[in-house]
Amino acid sequence: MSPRPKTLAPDGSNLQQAIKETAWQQIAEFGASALSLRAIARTLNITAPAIYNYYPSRDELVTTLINDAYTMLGDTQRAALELAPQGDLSGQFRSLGLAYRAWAVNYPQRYQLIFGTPLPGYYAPQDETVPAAQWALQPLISVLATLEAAGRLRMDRSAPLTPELQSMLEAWQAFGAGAPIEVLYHALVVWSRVHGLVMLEIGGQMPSFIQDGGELFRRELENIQRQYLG
Amino acid sequence: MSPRPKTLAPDGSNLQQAIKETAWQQIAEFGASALSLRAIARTLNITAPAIYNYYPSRDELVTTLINDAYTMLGDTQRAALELAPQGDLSGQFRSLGLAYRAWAVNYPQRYQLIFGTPLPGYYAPQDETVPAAQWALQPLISVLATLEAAGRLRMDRSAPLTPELQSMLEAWQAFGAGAPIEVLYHALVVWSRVHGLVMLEIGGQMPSFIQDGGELFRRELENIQRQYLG
DNA sequence: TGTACATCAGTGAACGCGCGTTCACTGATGTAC
DNA sequence: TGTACATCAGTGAACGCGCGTTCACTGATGTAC
Repeated sequence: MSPRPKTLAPDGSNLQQAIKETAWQQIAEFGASALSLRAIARTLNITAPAIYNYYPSRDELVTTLINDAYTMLGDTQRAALELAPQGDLSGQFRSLGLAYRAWAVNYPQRYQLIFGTPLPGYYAPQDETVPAAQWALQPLISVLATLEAAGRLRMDRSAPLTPELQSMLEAWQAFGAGAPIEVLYHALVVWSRVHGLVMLEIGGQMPSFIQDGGELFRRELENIQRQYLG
Repeated sequence: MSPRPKTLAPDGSNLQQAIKETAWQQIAEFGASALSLRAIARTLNITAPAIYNYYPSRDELVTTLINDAYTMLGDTQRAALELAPQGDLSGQFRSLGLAYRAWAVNYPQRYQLIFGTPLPGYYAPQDETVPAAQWALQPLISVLATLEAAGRLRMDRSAPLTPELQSMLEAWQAFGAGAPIEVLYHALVVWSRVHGLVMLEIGGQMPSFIQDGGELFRRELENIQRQYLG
């Protein structure tokens, strides 16, 4: 009908990038499950089949997005580490926690894409997402390992590891995580505490009176430090 | 084409109940986002419009399911409380935690329906789901309140509540929760720790080497008790 | 005991929708001579 | 400098699909007389 517009992509040249940006935009606005190739095409003023020049299918696009999200989260964690003073391990730990929540709160839909209910009809290829997830968790493991090496990781307040737990952690350790199993254990536990708070906050599942999830989070982060850091 | 079957509903009489059961069945099998009136009708050997005799729309059915899930979780919590010896507060606390995880692991899709990413295109009516959520959390608050009254809730290990947190908790308290704000705070924190572990486990987001989430959970539950229960 | 009638749960056809994906095509661009 | 040609990103029509919802209907059931 109307003549073809001169520049289709926002940046005028890189449609592949533009598709991804538009996808994120739609995820941010309507949630990951509303993601659709046709909607992306509509926004970009192209036709849906054009997307197939850049992504072989919807699922491939989703996989790319998931990997990117993990990578962004991991990058944010690394950046947070470098932001804290070099030798200040407590500060680094705290910085990691704050950055983790900040990313989740700023990009709740991306966080949900990674950690929320899997997308209907989409099955993540394990071999791609597992290393990406590891990438996001690695900075925490690293800081805890340094703390442990400095004798500042307190394990005396916790119940002893059962043999079953030990062997599971050893398998993880052997496969590439490297750090002592007590460190891996604490990484898992700290992560799950942070994850629990973040999930309830961005999911809107806290009692409605808790208007500022950050307040709650910062206090708990403080308590986590008190508990595990000597 | 073929003649109409004699009995349509499994139980032969209560189609309303059968619709709900089939809905749960489909949620269990394909996840909540795959829920569809037409699929339910197909399974029940009825036509889709027949469902409208019992539920005015898909969203109303979903709301019913969500409320039921909260109720079931709450009922399970209450049952767990009564299962533990009368005066054994630690035992009651532990029983609550174990029952919470057990329900989530047995009905992961129901747990996701309540606490996971909201269904695409569905908006929960706040006035219905909020009391239901409260119902599920109440037993924990109740046990913690009893512990506090007995002087067995340890708060000395935590950082002091900030004024902002205090006023948020007081609002919650005033609105109906009733218990002391320290109790409310601990309920929130304990819940979020349990939620974090459960979410990672049923979401399959733990490192794959942690094959038995129960082991991890039971140890952390033990640690939670050590930390907060005097 | 038998007939006329009201009720109403469930039917079947149809609506408009959006989706992912395929396919033959077109038309602008850049290269080779 | 000008012409013939290959390339290939993007088009537009079409596919089959499943969805929620509407509507006039049917036909079994139970009641009133």
